[in-house]
Amino acid sequence: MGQGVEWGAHCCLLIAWLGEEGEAIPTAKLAEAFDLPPAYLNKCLQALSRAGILASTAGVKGGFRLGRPLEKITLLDVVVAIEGSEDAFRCSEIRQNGMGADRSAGEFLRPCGIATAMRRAELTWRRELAAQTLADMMLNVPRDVAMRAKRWYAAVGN
Amino acid sequence: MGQGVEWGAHCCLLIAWLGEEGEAIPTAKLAEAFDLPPAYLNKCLQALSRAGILASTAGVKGGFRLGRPLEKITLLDVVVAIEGSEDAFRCSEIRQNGMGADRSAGEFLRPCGIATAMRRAELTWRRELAAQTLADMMLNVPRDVAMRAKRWYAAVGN
DNA sequence: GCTTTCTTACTCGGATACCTACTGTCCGAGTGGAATAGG
DNA sequence: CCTATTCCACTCGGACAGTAGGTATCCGAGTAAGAAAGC
Repeated sequence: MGQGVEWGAHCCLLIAWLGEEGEAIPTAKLAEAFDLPPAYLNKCLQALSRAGILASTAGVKGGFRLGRPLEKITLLDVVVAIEGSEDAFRCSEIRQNGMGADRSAGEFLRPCGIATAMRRAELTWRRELAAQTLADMMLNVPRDVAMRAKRWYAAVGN
Repeated sequence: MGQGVEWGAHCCLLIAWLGEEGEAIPTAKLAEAFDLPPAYLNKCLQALSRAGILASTAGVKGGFRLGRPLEKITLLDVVVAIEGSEDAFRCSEIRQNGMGADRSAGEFLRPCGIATAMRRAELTWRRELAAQTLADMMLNVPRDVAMRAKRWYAAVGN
């Protein structure tokens, strides 16, 4: 899995802290906050924007703000927005090649047990991620960390 | 996830069908059975062999046989053997960079909520895969498919 | 006929290229604010 | 003083390279079967 997921999730939290008044946070400031490559981080935030998780504003005083409240953003949303919605395990039906090529197609109507088990495992993974919202992530963070982030943002300039 | 997992799992099942007498199945036959690139398939089977899932024999009439009974091979074993045991999501602790670089290290002793949630989701995924053995995969396959595989193997010549 | 040796074909195993996709960078289009000139 | 206009710095957005890891291939080391020769 790519780094963009971690970057995106942390940036959403930071945007929530810094943008409580509805102000937009530019990519440059987020990149500086976490010491990340600004242009590539922007690419990840674009993906979150396309998914509706973030909303982008151009021009001076522009940047990114939350597209919907933190309680309605699950970790699965972030993962899907950046990594795509396709399953990690993709069954290419090799049982239908070679030895089984001349078999009647009706025999392969239902997917093989391996693909089924893999898919079931991934569904539990997705369900677990969908049960965790970014608001839950906030709860596990000490109160003063958010305060210090706001102070840092005020000190670093507009 | 790479294709090797699917290849490895299907090959283990085929090896179990064709090698009931303890005979070893060479890579070439397995590759022919599923129409896969023989050399690369061999590389995947090597990984399974290193993990103890398969046992390799060199020379004439050599090949691969099961390293332990199917009941003791879980899907997680196959995945770990081929893909490695590292988690898909790796936390690089970006919260400690930039803005939080000059923070006292004691504050970051416990992992952040995002990494924790991701790890929990992956653990459920692993648990689900560890609960499914290759023997369970066999049960969901029609009896005559295995028989036809044995007939094919006998017909294609040793 | 049995045993030993030798040959030989066959198999795995790791070292070597290729190619997709994640990572990283750059520059242009567009926007909103602020300064400015006019009323 | 208020308003409309112009300008401009700033931001996002997509198009363009670099690189690591999965994919694919080839050739050599080793082995066990089978043939052949000797007893």
